Amino acid sequence: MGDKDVSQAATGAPAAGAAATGATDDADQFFETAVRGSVEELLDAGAHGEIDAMRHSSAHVMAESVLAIFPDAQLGIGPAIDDGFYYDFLLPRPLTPDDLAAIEAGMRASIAADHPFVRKEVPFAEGRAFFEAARQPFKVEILDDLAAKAKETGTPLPPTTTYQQGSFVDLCKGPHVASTGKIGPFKLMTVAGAYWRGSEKRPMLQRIYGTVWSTQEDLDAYLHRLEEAKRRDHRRLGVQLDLFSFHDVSPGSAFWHPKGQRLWRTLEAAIREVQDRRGYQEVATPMLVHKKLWEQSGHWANYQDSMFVLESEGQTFSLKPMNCPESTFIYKSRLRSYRDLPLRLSEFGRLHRNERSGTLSGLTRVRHFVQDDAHIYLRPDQLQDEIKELLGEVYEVYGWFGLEPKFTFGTKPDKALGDPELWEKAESQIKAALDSFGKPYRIKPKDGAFYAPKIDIQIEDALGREWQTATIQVDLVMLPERFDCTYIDENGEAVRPMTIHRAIYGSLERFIGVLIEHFAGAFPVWCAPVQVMVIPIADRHIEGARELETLLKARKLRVEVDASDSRMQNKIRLAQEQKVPYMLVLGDREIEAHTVAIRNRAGDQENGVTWDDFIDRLAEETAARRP
RNA sequence: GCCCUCAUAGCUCAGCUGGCAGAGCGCGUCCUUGGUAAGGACGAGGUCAUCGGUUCAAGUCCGAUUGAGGGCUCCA
Repeated sequence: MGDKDVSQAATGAPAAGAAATGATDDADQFFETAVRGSVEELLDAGAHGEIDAMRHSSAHVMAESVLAIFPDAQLGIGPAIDDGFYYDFLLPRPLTPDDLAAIEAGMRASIAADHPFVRKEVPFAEGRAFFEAARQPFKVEILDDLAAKAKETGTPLPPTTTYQQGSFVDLCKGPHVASTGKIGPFKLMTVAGAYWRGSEKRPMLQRIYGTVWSTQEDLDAYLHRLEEAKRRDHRRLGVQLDLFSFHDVSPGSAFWHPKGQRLWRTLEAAIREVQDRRGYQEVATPMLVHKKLWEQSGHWANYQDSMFVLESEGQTFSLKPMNCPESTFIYKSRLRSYRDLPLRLSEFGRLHRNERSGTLSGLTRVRHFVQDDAHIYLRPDQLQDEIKELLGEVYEVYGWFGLEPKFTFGTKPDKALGDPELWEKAESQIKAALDSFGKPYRIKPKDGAFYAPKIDIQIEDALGREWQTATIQVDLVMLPERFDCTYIDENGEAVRPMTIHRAIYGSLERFIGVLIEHFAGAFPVWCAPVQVMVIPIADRHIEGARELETLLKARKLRVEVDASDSRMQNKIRLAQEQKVPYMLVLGDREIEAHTVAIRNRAGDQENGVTWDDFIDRLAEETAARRP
């Protein structure tokens, strides 16, 4: 399946020759991008605007400084990126933090000198000879690729353009700022390994990341944003809020603590309620499956390396990495009539994918996760209505969190399988559904899966970061054809259904990770693991607190009593740190009158509310799932 | 998987050029029984991730392993 971030959200199918689909990278790239590792990409410094020109210029200045310190350094590429720039170098030794400081100092000197950026165009051969003499083999390789490309297309060799500031010359198509002095406040951030041209068969270079901004305020704001992201990091908050932990006995799989599991169950119950209401039927299929299933689906050939495989009695099994093939066994367990469709089979599938060790990260990149998956078998004439229904479902669910879903329609890729006419029909119906749904959407041409046009759903969190979560894929080939699914139509003939794979949260793990960061741990009242902390002022109030606790629990509200011998102030502080929405203080006055003094986590105060009123209000707020 | 960095108490971290294992929070006991973000005293708690090496001596230096973090790559 296409997008990087979709993988654990998406249901899926084998990517026969997936490498050739030219999959795009991040959900936030909605323009056509150069193919990874191509000459275009290497030369495209991303300098599309003034600030990007400055960022790209910063990369040049950094290369100048690195070269001054390491005269033998070989230069890779140095483009502008979101928030800054990087440059890749082949260096004689690993860089240290001291090196970064020295490189920064060199950059400051170059900026203070205010060298102009001088563009120069020379004939190809001369340019190539220059970089050859400068012992810059990566630059020569780029030029040779350009030459090969020109030969292929029959166009004349392009001239070589270079930019020079001070004594430093770099192969570059620009543009740049006028001079080094125009570079704003910057900071070098980190060093990371990066393969030359993204290929693990090529040398590993050292990539230095930097950030640069027009003004000091912008730089400070950016650094502050990073701090804020760190503060909200779900891995940190997961420990602080006692939601989950990771242990080396099962890398990439979360251990859910009681509070995390409570949150999980609340989210699961909520989507289950929606599914029941919208005509889904929940199923459960085995986790351990014979390899012949994956041979039939095509995954064995393409994704065996990503599956956990085990042997028993001479037979080969694997832990399922996805649910969809198994749903076909339920579909085919009896003859289906056109009257039965759409048949919506939902499943909270526990999946295992053997992600490479270096890629694991918190809840967002795991080896074991649960999808709120569903497979909908339907007649082609039902497609438009069903899609529209699903868009509504996404809207409803995301509304519980105050999230505005963004829809992206990925259309037929070049390598698509299946009948082109079928594709065309499916795409026009999806488009009609999107249009009639009435919310804006984006189209990403050729970004569909090779077996299915799809709608990916992104959300933007409180820090403006975009996440891929839900997905809706119209499967024209994989389940219907490979698993030979049919239904009996009005004429008594067996015909192919279409299938929709969809997940609303996507992976529960990942979704919870996103929620933690979006809300900085302060979950909406309806799903907060602890909704109410009852705080007796003195020991003599504990009994009353327990009574109130019982009443709240009777309404299935999530409550705890802080019966420790701490002072009330400390109990409030701890509840506040746990981001508990409501703190109910109980002292003599309250016990006597059966009221509570309510303090919410924003610090607002409301005294003298009766127990019954509070319970009714909380029950209503919970049922409404207000964000 | 690859490159770099990291791993010390439940948590956050200090521990310099090798020389007796530390702090705050949390936890336990006791005192305190309180009115909206930390009351006090005492105490328990560590095979310094694991394995090996150098050394009179290793938390500290070297190597390997495991895990984590930042990237690269991959992602049905």
